[in-house]
Amino acid sequence: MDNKKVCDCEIIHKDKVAIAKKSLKKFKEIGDLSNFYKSIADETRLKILCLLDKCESMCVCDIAVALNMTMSAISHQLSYLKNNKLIKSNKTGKIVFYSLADDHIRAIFELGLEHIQE
Amino acid sequence: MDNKKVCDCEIIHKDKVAIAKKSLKKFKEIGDLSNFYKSIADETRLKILCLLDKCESMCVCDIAVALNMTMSAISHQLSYLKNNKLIKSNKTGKIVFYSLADDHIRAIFELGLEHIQE
DNA sequence: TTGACAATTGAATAATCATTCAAGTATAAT
DNA sequence: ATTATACTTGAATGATTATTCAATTGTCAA
Repeated sequence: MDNKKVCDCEIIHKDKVAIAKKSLKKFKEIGDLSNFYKSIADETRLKILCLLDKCESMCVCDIAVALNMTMSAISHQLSYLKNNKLIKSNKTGKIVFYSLADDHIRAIFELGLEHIQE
Repeated sequence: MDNKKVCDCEIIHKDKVAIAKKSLKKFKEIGDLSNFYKSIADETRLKILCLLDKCESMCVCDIAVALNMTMSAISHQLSYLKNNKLIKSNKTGKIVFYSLADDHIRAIFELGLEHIQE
């Protein structure tokens, strides 16, 4: 007996299911991809990326003021973004400056905007 | 007294904050954009989109079999994707066929893949 | 109309996650 | 050394959400 009942259907389109399963195997990266999208699927994080896009580099305090949020909340999100390699940091004295990791993100950002605007 | 303490800093880069706030105003759509990313930030939903990309159209049952999940779980995600206009449906008899809403999603999908592969 | 089946729906559960709060570093100035 | 500040960190809280379960709808066949 099977451990989980997925489907009673008699009408299964086997050809399609075969193609489907095959194409899924090709995408081992699909977990990584959804993780990447998760990292830009939050309003605060998206705003931070948007700010860094315009301002080149900003300290934690600047971002907190601009978004009217606590430094702690911002710092948590910044470390999230940094772990996911979307931004990089540069410490000078007491101040830590953050900036976008590369231009790729910028391109994705703008394609997304195009999509929702149409 | 203020309702929430955002920052103690004396060193605020006012020029940058000004630019930052200005650029945020331009992006009223930032909430919509993060919602859009949310819809593709889930592994199951991303797999479904990937399947529909390859197979053109599939019924709920086919998708459930291909992903080894229950029809109910798939159906919930399909209605989510449909509400967010990422897919469309077409009922013929008892069977409901789903397919991608447009090519835009395909482009975003592939740009995302490029990003994580490098 | 009765039964079977593809699919949907709503409530419940469990997991995930953003923010807060209260500490704690690290660096610079006195 | 002591103090102040820019930032970080971990645990707790509250909100969101993916999946399950049970019941229901819509359609076809007998």
